[in-house]
Amino acid sequence: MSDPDGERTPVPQRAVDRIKAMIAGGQVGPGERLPTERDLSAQLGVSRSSMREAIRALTTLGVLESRHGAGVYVTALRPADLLETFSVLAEVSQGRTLLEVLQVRRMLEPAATALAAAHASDEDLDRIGALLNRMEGGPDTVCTDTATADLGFHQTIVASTGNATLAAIHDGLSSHTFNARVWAGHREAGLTAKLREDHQRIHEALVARDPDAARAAATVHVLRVERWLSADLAVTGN
Amino acid sequence: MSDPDGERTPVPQRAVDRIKAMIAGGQVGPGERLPTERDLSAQLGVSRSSMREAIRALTTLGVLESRHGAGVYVTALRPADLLETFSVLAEVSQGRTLLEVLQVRRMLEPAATALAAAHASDEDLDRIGALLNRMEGGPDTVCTDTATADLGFHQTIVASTGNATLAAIHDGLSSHTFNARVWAGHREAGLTAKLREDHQRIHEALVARDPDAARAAATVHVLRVERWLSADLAVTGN
DNA sequence: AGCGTGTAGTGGTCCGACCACTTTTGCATG
DNA sequence: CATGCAAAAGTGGTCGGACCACTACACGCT
Repeated sequence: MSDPDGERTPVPQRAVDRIKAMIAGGQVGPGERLPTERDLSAQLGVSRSSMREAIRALTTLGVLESRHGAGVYVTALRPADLLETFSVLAEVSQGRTLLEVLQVRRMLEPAATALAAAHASDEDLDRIGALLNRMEGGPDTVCTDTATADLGFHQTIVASTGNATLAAIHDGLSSHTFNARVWAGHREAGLTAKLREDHQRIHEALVARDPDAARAAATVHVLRVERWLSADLAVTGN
Repeated sequence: MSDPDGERTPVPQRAVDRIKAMIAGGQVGPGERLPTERDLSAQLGVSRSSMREAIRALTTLGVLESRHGAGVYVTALRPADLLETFSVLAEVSQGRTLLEVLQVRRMLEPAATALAAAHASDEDLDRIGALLNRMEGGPDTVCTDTATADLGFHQTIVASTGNATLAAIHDGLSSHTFNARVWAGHREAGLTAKLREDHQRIHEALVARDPDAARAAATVHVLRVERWLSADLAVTGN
């Protein structure tokens, strides 16, 4: 299967594989520095241009990090590093895909909120409460600010589950632009009050450390957003 | 008002933004062809090398696709295109992160399997059944083959929910290398028979179009894998 | 000993040439 | 006139070298 020659595969791709192998093989660990671009290109027998393309690819994947004048480093390889590219989905998605994203969140968010009810620290709960207050800050609050607080509210909850991978995926699924659009729509539809109730109910369940109540509250919340978006797409013609 | 140019941002990054803007602005739609690398570089006032790095970045993100001798094209921008990079996570993850991945799958897989029980077509069920048989193909079956069939089994189930975004995320969470490792471990632990029961139970629930049974069966399955991995990590010292 | 400054080394950018592949053109053939 | 194949034009792929911008470290000055 491994095709020793493999001359048919593009040069930068081979370089990418070699670097990946270096990391997987433990020759370079997270946070460590790689040989210089010039050394690497000579070592793998490719031009520096191709090597740079390979490095660029691994950089966009969140595996490597280039520091001008210093060198190329392996990232910490934390889930958040590798899933940063994820947000592109929520950014460019439209219509049907947006509904699919929300459907996935409906699977994740209740379970995550329930987990948070069991795992969240007191500091987490404080921060969540603070964000809740910020969302309710009078009717003159700028829409953008409300959306930001909403985003932070849910992200903090998911982060307090202690599962970094889950948090990274969830963050990718709820981009800023996505949430802003939903909030703008909700304001029109006059559902702001309902969402406020949802958030308060979620917060109460977390403070009470009641996983079941938290799961139920989160389910109600996501379902409400999903139903509105579904109706909205039907009108605007997805 | 400070720095209208923004000359401080790296050149390829600026090129990436410009191309993104071209897509977002509708100047080039999904599947359409971009100007040649030479034209683009002249048009944006950057060198062809930098333009190539920008294209390479967008290619790894799944937004663009280069065809040797033909040109550079915008992908269909489907979720599967944009989430292909996702699999890197499951590839390089180790220890703790592996458990986190499994925990996320425990949230997604039951809900997805339940959805599949309601939405799967007869053809889907046939394919799932075929893969189930392939997994049970006698004791002389190569381990790699069993792992592949297992992977296909779950992927086909998730794909039959009709939610392409969900399918793409799930695929990223269950890479081939990851599953192969788990299967190798299971063979040692002699849990193969148990897994077979799990799979059969899931299949039966799908054929019966029973969402609740499907959800329960999937939960049991993922939980079993998760428990084994947890114990294994404790031994090998994560 | 402390602190700038200079210098070597690194990634960043550009250029121009050539190679490999694909598509189109156009000529020769039936 | 239709057909098929070969030549040519166009495109991405790769290479090598040159120079710029930045960082880090060591040297020398105070």
